[in-house]
Amino acid sequence: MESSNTRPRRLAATKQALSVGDVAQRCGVAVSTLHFYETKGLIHSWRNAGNQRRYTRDVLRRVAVIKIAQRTGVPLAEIQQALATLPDSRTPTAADWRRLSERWRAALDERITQLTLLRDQLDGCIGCGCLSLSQCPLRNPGDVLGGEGEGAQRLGSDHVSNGSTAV
Amino acid sequence: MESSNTRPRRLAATKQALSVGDVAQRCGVAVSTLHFYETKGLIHSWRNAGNQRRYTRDVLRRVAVIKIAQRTGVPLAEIQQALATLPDSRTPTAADWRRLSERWRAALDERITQLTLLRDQLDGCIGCGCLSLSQCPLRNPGDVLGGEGEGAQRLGSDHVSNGSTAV
DNA sequence: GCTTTACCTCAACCATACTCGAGGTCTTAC
DNA sequence: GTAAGACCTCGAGTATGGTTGAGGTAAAGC
Repeated sequence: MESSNTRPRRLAATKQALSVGDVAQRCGVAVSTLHFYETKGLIHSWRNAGNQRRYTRDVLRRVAVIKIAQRTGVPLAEIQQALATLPDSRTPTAADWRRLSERWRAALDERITQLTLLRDQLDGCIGCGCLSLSQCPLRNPGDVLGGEGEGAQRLGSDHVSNGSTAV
Repeated sequence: MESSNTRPRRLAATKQALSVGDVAQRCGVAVSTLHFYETKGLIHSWRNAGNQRRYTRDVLRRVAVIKIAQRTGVPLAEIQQALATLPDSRTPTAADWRRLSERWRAALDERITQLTLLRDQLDGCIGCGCLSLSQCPLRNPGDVLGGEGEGAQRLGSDHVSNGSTAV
């Protein structure tokens, strides 16, 4: 743990600028996580005279969005891509954020659809015995394989992304 | 790639026993993956006189089940736990497999529920501005936090498991 | 002014889930 | 019998998403 104090913090210096500790506390993430996000280009900061990171309040929403996107299963690299489309010059508007959410919403829909399909197939198939043969939809998702030799092939190799991976 | 030949294989030796290559081809996984699963206790083999792995046909269903469980987001360690409850002494029955699927079905339901909830909240919240305040359900899932200082805390730290992780 | 707390960098480490390569052995086909 | 191909072990490497610790500096509180 890098700093686990719980008393309310005063804002660093200028009232407007947030220190890394401020951001960590308000967002509920570790300081090391913010450093990490910065190395990945997910958030940005400038330095004060003493080389300490300072953030605008925008970063709070950014981190919130990062965490939400992660919950939907989006990997950090993709979140970074999306965040990179936000304007540097001005504070992002509600419309900017909505654009991101629509993008992830579609991916989330897809994941939900896939999982639901899997659930239905699981109910029908896993205990029934068809798993042992090539026509089972669970073992042969998408019905891609013809008759290659005997037996089933090609179990889903859809890598669930995870770390926060998982389908 | 450890062996990418595509011609149909004859069964190794005794007709009943499968070699690691047989299993890899029939399951659509790499030989190295089977070695890896064995180190994790997910599958088992015995050795022939020349120290090569031999498998019963049960392993085909085991691997199929492993792959399906992974698609539902279950980490290997948990799959191993579940598979360990299967009887060693006899070939697992349909009822044995059904028991496993019921267990994972519940987890899958939960994941679908969570993602659906997230989707609904995403629609309502991300673009609206409430993300910046503490009452947003997306930022404060479960409504756990009272009024701790100012600002929001505790973004979801539900680590989506995965490798094939991800919620 | 002095002490405590926060912050800095950089390298190493953790977990998950595998893959790859080296160096050597076994089996199978001809 | 011999050569090709399959198999063996073990260690290292890949990718994701961080966490931990060492060694040192800055800022804040009294």
